[in-house]
Amino acid sequence: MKQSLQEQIRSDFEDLILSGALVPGERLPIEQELMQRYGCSRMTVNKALSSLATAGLIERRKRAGTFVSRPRVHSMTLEIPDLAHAVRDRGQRYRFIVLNRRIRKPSASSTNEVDLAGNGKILQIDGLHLADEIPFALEKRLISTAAVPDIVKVDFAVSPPGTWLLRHVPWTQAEARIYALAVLSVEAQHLQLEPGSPCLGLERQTWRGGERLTEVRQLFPSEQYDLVAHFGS
Amino acid sequence: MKQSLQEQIRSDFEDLILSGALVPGERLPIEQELMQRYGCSRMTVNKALSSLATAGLIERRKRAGTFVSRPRVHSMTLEIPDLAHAVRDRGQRYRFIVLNRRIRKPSASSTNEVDLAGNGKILQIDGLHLADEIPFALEKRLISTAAVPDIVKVDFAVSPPGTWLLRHVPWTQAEARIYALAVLSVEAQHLQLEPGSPCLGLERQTWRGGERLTEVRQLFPSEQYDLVAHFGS
DNA sequence: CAGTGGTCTAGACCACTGA
DNA sequence: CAGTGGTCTAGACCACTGA
Repeated sequence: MKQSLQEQIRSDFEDLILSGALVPGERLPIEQELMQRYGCSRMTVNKALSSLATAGLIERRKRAGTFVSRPRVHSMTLEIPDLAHAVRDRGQRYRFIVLNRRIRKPSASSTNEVDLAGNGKILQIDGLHLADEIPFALEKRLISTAAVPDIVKVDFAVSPPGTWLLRHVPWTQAEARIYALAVLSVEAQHLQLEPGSPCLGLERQTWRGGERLTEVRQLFPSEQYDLVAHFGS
Repeated sequence: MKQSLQEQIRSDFEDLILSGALVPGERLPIEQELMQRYGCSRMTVNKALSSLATAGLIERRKRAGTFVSRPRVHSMTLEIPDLAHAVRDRGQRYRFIVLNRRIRKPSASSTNEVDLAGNGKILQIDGLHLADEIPFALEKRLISTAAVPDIVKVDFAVSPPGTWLLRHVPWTQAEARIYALAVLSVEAQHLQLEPGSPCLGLERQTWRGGERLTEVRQLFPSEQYDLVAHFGS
């Protein structure tokens, strides 16, 4: 497990910053100084510091120098796995049931749906994700047929919409909202819960370039599914 | 707004991948080929492709070449703001009430608490976050006095524990778990809810180096607070 | 206007690994 | 074992901007 020189330089300064030996606002040595200290070329120093700047630990300003960034936001990485994989990773059998599927015009009263549809229509899929035949998540999804024309030909019994989209349609931008709610009676029935039971709600929208692709709302019965986020290591 | 050559190469391939012109698994030209195509040195090509690899759009394998990645998980950035700031950002008055505060030995039956305490003790703080005097979140926090000795002197009426820690103790690693639950009656009373009401639960642990710093469990009444995650732009 | 980082060149040797 | 990417060198010119 040999570390390259640029990784060495990077991790040296990462350690100094995270340990507090270098405090926010403090200036780092200039590249010339580090070239001498590490006995390497300027390109190597530059790559190391550039990657720290990309990671947000330092800021580089021409003529002024390189500085430790001011305390960063509490931001963590949230991994939202494909549900089919998540279920199979837990050693359970996965199945997706289509409850409702139709292609329709966007509801004119919903600016959200009009935005999503663009010049095309909307494919709406309501479905249920099952783990070992037990309801795992209830999903309502809208897909822009203008942005994803191939979607109308997909057999969702083979590949649920989320899985298919993940594999076939790259997105460049996404937003998610996570909240708790009490299920309504219709939803409760599908999920085999008492009405009013707590559920985790996850709503996501995705874009490719400026174009809306899909939006989805998923309900997970509490105790069935936890989201996990992490930072570091 | 001039674009550097490496940015040009990077964005050319980013566009090809995002538009679907290059599909997952497809091979990209080798660096020699791209040097000729762009009339530049290999280092420039290498930087462009390395940054795409870091971003996860491509994978590079020695001898085999460079390939468009197969997308795996939706990984997004989750921002967990300091609650005092989050409340004030919504234009509401913020207040923190300490419900319980004590320094104690770790419970010997809890390996988790023993791990957290290390050679020291545990400061436990239970408290309530208020927005315009309405309960916003109920918090139970454990802090290692060995890792954060200064914590015992802090007046939490001035600065709630989360805010103080964010400002004074850098962490290098964190894990969070997010779930929905039905509140128990004790908790419901503090939050002015009916027992069994749905709440969003957020549990976090933080480390500095290998050392545990704090762990916290926060309950948010549903409708009171959504977590937001995003990716891109 | 001089110090600093941004970018680039034209080479080089090496590590890895799949044909 | 040969093709590919990983890393590095010792230069260079330039853009930006703060002293």
